[in-house]
Amino acid sequence: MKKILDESLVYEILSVVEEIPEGNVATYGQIARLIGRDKNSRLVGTVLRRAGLYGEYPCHRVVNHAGRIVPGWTEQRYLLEQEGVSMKNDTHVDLKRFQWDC
DNA sequence: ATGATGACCCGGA
DNA sequence: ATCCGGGCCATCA
Repeated sequence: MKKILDESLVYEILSVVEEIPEGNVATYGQIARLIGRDKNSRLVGTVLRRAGLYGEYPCHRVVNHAGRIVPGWTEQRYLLEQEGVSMKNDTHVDLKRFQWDC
C-alpha cells in the first residue's frame, strides 16, 4: 500500500487524454478536474511532457487555459490544423470553438 | 536531504 | 490587457 501516485495518476491522466475527440482540444485544468484533482493542473503538464515514454497519446490536443499551445513545440500547431482546429494567431488556438465540452 | 523549476490555474489589484 | 501571490506536486540540480 504505497505509491498511489505515479502509476495510477499517469494512468488516469492518459486515459482522459485518450478520450479527447479529434478536432477538439482540452485544457490542463479541465483534465485535472476530470480526474478529481482540480488543483493539480500543473501536474498534468508534467505527466504529459513525459507521456511519450508511456505510449502514443494525442497530447497535442492539450493547451493551457488561455488556449496557448506548448511553447517550443512547433509541430503541435501543424498537428492541430490538420484535424481542423484553427488558430487565433501564431500561439493560440480558438478555444471558444474547439474546446472539448465535458 | 533541500530548493528551484515547470507543457498550470485562479483571484485580486 | 498586465502583474502579483498562493496553491499543488513530480522532477531536476
